[in-house]
Amino acid sequence: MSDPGAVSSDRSAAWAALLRVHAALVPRLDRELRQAAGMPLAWYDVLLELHAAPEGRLRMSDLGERVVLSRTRVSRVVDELVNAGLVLREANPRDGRSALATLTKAGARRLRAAAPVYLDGIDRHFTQHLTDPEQKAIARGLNRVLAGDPIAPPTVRSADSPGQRVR
Amino acid sequence: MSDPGAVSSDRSAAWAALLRVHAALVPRLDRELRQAAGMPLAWYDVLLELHAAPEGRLRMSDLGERVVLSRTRVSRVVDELVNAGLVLREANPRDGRSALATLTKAGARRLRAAAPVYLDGIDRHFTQHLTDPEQKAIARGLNRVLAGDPIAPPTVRSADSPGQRVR
DNA sequence: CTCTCCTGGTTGCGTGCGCACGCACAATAG
DNA sequence: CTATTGTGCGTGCGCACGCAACCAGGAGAG
Repeated sequence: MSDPGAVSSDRSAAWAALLRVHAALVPRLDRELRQAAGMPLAWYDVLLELHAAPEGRLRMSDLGERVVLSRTRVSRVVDELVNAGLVLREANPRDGRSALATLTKAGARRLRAAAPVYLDGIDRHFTQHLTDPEQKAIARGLNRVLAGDPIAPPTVRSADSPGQRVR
Repeated sequence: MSDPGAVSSDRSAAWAALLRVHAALVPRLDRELRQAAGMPLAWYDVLLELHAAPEGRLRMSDLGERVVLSRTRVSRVVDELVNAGLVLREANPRDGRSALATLTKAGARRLRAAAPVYLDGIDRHFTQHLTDPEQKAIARGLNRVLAGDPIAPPTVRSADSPGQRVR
């Protein structure tokens, strides 16, 4: 058990690579986006989710769930966006507690201007270096990780072993 | 060009999944590591690289390059580790400018205690949800992204490939 | 030896971020 | 109606992080 190799197995090779790619690319993409589109990545993310929502409108909590930011952070980012005229903060007529964030025309325009910058960046720095099957594998696999599902069961074998089936 | 779909292409599906997985797992693994091993992820990362280095010794800059942290941050993390007795900060006899961080016995012990916690966490939250080929694809693909190489070069044609050589 | 340029490291400072808390409103019970 | 519990948001605070400025030591030219 004093095997030195125990601390650095390549079981974690994929995870290590993910960490490094994230660390390398996120700051770069953020910079490019700020410079070329004048908005930080957090703004883009929020605008994008609002754009995808029906009527460009979403409750704060729902926004927080979809976006990569914490709900707390969302509150502040929406502040900034309201201040920049890209989003409207409205009261929810159905529920006095909740607040609705709505994409403005200007917000949609800014998003549309920023999108090619971001997508191009992703292409140049990320997608371009991957083969098509790799992209599929990454997207499928990571989405399964997100869902917390075990490896694709060929037949639906439901939860009969709730314990950790490690290894 | 004003196609609304342009803002949300699935060209970026793999990238989006990567972002979400990172956002979901890093805090979780960090928490688990803090709770079970009493150290933040940054510590683990530094200890791991030192352990992998010859004699458990590394210059600050070299450490900064291997680790996911900036050199600035490394300096401070090493401070903390020295303070905790897990690392020694020594002068380099060959070069008065550089400082060497060296893993202590206690540091190696702490690392060995923490390793199973971290590796298990990666298994449970990440690897377990991926098939073997997916893991390989992710590791290989992402490492190619890191290297900034274009897709699988059949022949070793290095620097003067006609593709868009960004930067 | 001295002057100048380069390289390695640390530190002051601003920023981004999430947690813990508190307020306001909704929902339900009595 | 009032009382109690739950839910949705916003804010005070502290932490982690990186940039830019700074300081110290080496390398080479003269």
